Amino acid sequence: MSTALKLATWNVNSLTVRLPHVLDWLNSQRPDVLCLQETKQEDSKFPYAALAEAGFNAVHNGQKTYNGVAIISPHPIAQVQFDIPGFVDAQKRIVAATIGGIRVVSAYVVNGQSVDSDKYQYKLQWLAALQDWLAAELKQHDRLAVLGDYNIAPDDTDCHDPAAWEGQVLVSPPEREAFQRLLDLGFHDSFRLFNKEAGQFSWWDYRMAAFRRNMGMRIDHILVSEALRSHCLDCIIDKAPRKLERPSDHTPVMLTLGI
DNA sequence: ATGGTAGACCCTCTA
Repeated sequence: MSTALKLATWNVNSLTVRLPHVLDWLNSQRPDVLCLQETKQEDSKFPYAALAEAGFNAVHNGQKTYNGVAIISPHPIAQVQFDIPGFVDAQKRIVAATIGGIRVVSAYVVNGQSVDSDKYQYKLQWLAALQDWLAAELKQHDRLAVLGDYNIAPDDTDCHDPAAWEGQVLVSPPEREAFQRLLDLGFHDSFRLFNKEAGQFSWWDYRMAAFRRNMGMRIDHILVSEALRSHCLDCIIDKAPRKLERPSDHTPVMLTLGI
């Protein structure tokens, strides 16, 4: 007897604007977990009622204008954690919870802007704090999934033009090394368990008709702990929401587990 | 030609 569990992540670039897309997607896909990033709203503006009407519980770690993360589920949401413990951070980028025996993290990694900016240094420091915290989480939670916008394309196959992007933010060696250190904790990049092809992207810039030309990056990831690896049945990028009117620049990534 | 779009929101910042 096994149950399929669907865990997804989506950077919505303003939940205020994207709520109709999110509700449509929840109703059509019926995921067990949806992690959101860039809600860009304070908790008082979060659409708890609209989600409840659709049959979903939610926890939100929000702020005005920037950042903001949420976890949405039809199941009970327990052991909620906001932010990285012990890491002083004014920006709301982490919410974690336990759902159906799985520890779930919704993460919005710092973008970094450019490799010569202060924001890039903050990104590397933030990733180091994330690594330390996830190492501790792994000790407490065998079944751990970390879903979110990592703002890192782990490999050249995850970038539409590696030569043009060489050394730049999202693909620079220090960022990729930080991502590898997360994997070295014992995580697996679930999408790559199933699909090794180049050109599979989760984000396309709004500019230069990038989506139509598939000029994108695979920067949204679902990392799973070793205990979940053998339960992974499928991981897909759902490009449909990116084709809608007024889309987010990111599209959902969804993992199916057989538990 | 160093561009372009989108969101929040007051004008410029972030992505």
